[in-house]
Amino acid sequence: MYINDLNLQNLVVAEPGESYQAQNLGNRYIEVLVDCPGATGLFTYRLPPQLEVTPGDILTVPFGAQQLGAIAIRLLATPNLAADKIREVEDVVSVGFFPSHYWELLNRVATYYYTPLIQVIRVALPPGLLGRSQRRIKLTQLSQEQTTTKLSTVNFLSPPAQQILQLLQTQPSGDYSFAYLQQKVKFTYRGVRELLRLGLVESYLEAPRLTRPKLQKAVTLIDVSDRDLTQRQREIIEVLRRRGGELWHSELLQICSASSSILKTLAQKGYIVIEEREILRAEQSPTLPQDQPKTLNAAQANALATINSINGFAQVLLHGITGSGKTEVYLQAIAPLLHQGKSALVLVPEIGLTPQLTDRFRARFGNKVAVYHSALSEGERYDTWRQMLTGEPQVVIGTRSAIFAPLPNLGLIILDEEHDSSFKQDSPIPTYHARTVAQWRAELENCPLVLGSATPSLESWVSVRRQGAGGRRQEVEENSSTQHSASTHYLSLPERINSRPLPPVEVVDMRLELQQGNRSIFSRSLQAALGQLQEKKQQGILFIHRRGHSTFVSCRNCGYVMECPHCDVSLAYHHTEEGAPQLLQCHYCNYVRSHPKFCPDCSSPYLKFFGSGTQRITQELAKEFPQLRCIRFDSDTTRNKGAHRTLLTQFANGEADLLVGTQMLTKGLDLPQVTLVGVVAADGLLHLSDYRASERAFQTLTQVAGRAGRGDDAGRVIVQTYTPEHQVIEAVRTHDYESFCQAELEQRQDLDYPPYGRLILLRLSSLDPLQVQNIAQIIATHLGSNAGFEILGPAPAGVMRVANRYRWQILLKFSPDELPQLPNWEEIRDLCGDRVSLTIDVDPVNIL
DNA sequence: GCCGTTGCCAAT
DNA sequence: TTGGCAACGGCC
Repeated sequence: MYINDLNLQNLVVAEPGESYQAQNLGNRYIEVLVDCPGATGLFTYRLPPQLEVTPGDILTVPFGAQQLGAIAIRLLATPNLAADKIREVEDVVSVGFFPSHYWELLNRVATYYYTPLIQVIRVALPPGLLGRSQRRIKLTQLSQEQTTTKLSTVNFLSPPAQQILQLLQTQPSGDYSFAYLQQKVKFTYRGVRELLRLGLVESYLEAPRLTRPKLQKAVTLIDVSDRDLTQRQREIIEVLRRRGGELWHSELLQICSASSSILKTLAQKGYIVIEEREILRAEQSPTLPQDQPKTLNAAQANALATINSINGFAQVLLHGITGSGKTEVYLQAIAPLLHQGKSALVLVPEIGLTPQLTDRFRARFGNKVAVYHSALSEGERYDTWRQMLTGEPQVVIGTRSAIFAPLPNLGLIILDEEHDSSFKQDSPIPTYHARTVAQWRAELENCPLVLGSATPSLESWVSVRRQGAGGRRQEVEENSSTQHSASTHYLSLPERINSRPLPPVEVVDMRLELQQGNRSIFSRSLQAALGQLQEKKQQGILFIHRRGHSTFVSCRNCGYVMECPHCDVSLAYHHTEEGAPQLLQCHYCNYVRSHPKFCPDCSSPYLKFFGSGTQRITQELAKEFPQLRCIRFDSDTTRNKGAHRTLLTQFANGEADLLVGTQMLTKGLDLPQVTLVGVVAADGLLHLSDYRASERAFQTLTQVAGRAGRGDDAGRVIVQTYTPEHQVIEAVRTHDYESFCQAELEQRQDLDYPPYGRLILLRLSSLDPLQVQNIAQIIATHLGSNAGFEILGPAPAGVMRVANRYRWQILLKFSPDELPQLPNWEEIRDLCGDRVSLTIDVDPVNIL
């Protein structure tokens, strides 16, 4: 492990404010952790006289030729290093961070996920806080003179050097970052060096651009006595007084239609103070009518009572079927905490569902709700993060990385839709699971953790049930027990609110449809249901496994399939608009090419689309049901900021009859008018070669089915499939989570897969196909000498080539109860050399 | 992550 | 001997 040699786990960053007195004792040196992957140790810096630094502060320091972000670890009175080697801290970027248990959390993540601590800190901090200088390349005087006179020089340059020169010359300032050039040109390093040697370009470092508080001038009234005011000045003072004595400078000028000189005069006379204040760049949200707590049904009330009664750490599984009102339980569990001055953290899978969920939270808690996720701008994230540090009681709603939200006084953590795989990070390291980190955090902060889902992950199910009352079913009854550790609770919400029934699920065998002469992608049953939608003034949802138009394009004559030149996958057809060029796109690397008129292999003109994505379905719908108004809802149409909200609002306002979309639809949408849910082809979900395929398929189908019948009108679900006898389909049809769980768990147990075994996946990739394969083999052999874990592989990854990188993997399987003697990762990493990259994925969720 | 050092090889 | 190049390790 990278960090064990330094034993950083034992370092504790002081509570803010604790060690200011240390400054007076002449501790003018500080040891820091620098934000640089190659430098994992501590580095000593001198503190310039004007700078106050406390452990935990975020700094900028000179490091080699660059400037890097760094974390202050501890103060020193005397340096442990020759004085002439020590440089000075450049600046303090942020203070008052890292309470000690938060620091311990970061250390735990680093250890468990085999990641250098600084990389974990990077996940926890908003982007732009740890600044680093940027290497840039610009044209020299010489090259600018030469380009016009001696074009012939260009002929002596190697192709990469020529390309770089051309790029720079097209840019008016003749200046690009090295990273940008690397994206655009191959062999950048060689090309730049060549140009540097010839004196055509120069390389320089640009100081880091840090995200800073946004400041704005504010005016504060400090004196109301009218000693020597003119009429105009008196007016302004009066406006300011009536507005509470404080206004933004620009606002005040606008209200009084005055010029800034009059304010300056007032300031000079000592009536007002003008100063820079921090202004928050907050996401604009519509003002919502205040919402009141709703009456709970018995199961909800029971769940709430249990959660509220918990004192200190406990893990609660809130197993509520779709539409059972989990959100209302969350809201009412949070309300008393805020009054106690504590904060709550709510994690949600993806940003898709946040508009609806955040609206409900905002309607209940107003401006105490902050949203934190990667779709915010750097400035917005920075401000929200700073707002959390203040310690004001608040509710933070966010995605995976928000588990690191720096709330100092945490009273409750909620993971909504806890089964969702987007809580797991695949890459880059740390490959953390927000649920795992949440467990640690709740433990460290000594607060409850609520895991909510209609389809709990098998991990959560087992961990709560194993410690609960022997797995015996006790609906509604609170299932924690005093004889076991009281740290787990199973709470069930077995009924929908207002006693609405779960929608009946009709499974349609598509093989029969075809046999009986229906060649449409919609079964007769689904056709009939779609036909009735408008008539009944109801709305529907169609779920499709894939976005785009078709899953692949193939030649009817020779069977040739259009493939991505950089990845081992077929290209999907994307229809842009009528008359626009037809495009084929790779869903792995985004490669795009035009759709050829003739088969590249046999020149036949019959290149046909196969399979169906969201686009294709909407087109088919337009053909078969021209009167139906559809909205397509997938990552293509929701890419822009606010697009989720816009599309959902349109749908909720009845501007469309049908919502056609992918996985995104499954994530907690609550649309009361929806009565019909159609799954166009369930089979795409069922047959993935992953040990989790069944679990995921069951969860997805149950969740999407749960979108139907949430309002007053009864719902119905139609699932089309070619394998209706599949165990997953059967469980979805009967809404039987528990028997599905049991069957699935038995299979997992037989094969020692999670939750009965633990996995670590080594992902290897390289541009060189032979080298990865060889190194994978070497590593597997090397690992073979160790005992205590099983080695599966090496095997090529499910899609062996992505973006021209060849990918192999090795799976380690071992018992969860005792950690075996795990390999020395440093040694393994050394085996890789620098042409093969290795990611250690601890507890992988995606092993395709 | 950047830069200077090292050690190797081939051209001179 | 020189210069080109990739591999390596320090940076406080």
